Amino acid sequence: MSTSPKAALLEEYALVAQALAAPARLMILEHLAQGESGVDRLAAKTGLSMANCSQHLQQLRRAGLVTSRKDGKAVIYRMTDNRTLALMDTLRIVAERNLARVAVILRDLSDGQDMPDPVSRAELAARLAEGSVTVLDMRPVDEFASAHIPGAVHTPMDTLDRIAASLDPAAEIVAYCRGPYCIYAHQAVAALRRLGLNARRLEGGLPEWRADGRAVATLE
Amino acid sequence: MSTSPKAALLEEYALVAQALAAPARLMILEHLAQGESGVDRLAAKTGLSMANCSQHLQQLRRAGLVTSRKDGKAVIYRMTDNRTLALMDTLRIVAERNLARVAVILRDLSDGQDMPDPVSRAELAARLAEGSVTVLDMRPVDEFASAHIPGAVHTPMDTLDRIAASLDPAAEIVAYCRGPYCIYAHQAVAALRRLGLNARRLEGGLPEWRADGRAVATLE
DNA sequence: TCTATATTCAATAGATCACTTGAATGTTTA
DNA sequence: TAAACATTCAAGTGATCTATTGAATATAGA
Repeated sequence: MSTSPKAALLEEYALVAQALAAPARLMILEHLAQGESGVDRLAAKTGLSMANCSQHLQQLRRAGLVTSRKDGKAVIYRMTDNRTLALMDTLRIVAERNLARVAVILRDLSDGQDMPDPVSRAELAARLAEGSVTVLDMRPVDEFASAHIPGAVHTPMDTLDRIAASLDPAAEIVAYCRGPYCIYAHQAVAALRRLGLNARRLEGGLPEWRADGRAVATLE
Repeated sequence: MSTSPKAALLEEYALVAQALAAPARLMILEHLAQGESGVDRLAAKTGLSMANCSQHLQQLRRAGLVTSRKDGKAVIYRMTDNRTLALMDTLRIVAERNLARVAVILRDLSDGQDMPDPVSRAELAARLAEGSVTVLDMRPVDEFASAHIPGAVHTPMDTLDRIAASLDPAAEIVAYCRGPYCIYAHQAVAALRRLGLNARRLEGGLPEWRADGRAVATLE
């Protein structure tokens, strides 16, 4: 006599939630959303030790959120599908709307300035088509190289001031980064607006852009 | 020097996921989706002890998924909003698509029979309007009494055989229960189809029906 | 075959979690 | 004011989780 089917189902659902219930694993998922990756690269990106990162990845795999394949001596992990992206996004939305602490952190990120609503991906696509917008990609160079929004200017945080100086004050600027869990775009927009520039944040990041089926460019 | 804003945000998101990461709390949320409720009723419905249930509820409140108010000597808890419903539904969908064990449990529930796709709520509403469908509500009597789909026949599991005998074999039958986490409708449809009746399951349950803004009836 | 590399396993310590028990709090009713 | 009630708090136990360490496995290339 095993457990009831109801209890068994709830345990499985809880297992999936459990997989999302550690900051380290959310971080890993954010990076996997950029594209598949081996363990050591993920460990380096997230700052976790190899063994720890490997164990988190196995927990994510047990919950069905990622899958893996072997490639030579490397094991390449990838997100199972972008339903996981939807799950993470709903998680974020619930946290933002229901937890005062989250609202405070987000407000602090913009240094008390009023921030305009983010630009939808559809709107950005339309503006790009008519060439009426400057797009800034705030991610590290390797992520920019592997995929970015066509025409985007690579602007890692440490180059922001320099690039900001070269921007036309009248231009409309849209900044994006890894996605809704990434704060680079928030910080960039806050900094640019403090300089008097007309900057807004893209809704979502590159993974969401790609999930919409929109074109991306790569370097080389 | 506190933690970085990024880490702080991830911790908050993880806190929300954490709240969903225990079967007991998912069970509580399923009941709260039916409507607000005091601690002792929830404890009775879920089979948890009062103290344990109270502690789970406080954890859900810390994660922003439920809110509470005092009513006399009772504390009434309710879901904060139906974004939580969306979160739970995405959780279930990811589990169903990615975890083989979940698929097995669901298949066992239907006893190996091929089950038809569930009926969408819009389709049921249309059929109801033209009177061409029999709707069965599989939930306990108190939940049926507090809200049900207008015209639904109250059919708790222990009365299913008796009521099935009275149904026209040519009739189209739709069964529903608490929602996607509840298995009564699955079991009922499997039993009815084994008897040769033309039964299907409603997509979602009463909370989803109500979240769509559709009318519900109450007893007395 | 030997060696270097990428990843996983196994064992462990400390932290956190779920649940129980019994006492404490606050509210209504007698 | 006292008694009854609904809920929460506090403390304790066993189980589970996270991260660390060092060893084990598997593969590629010399």
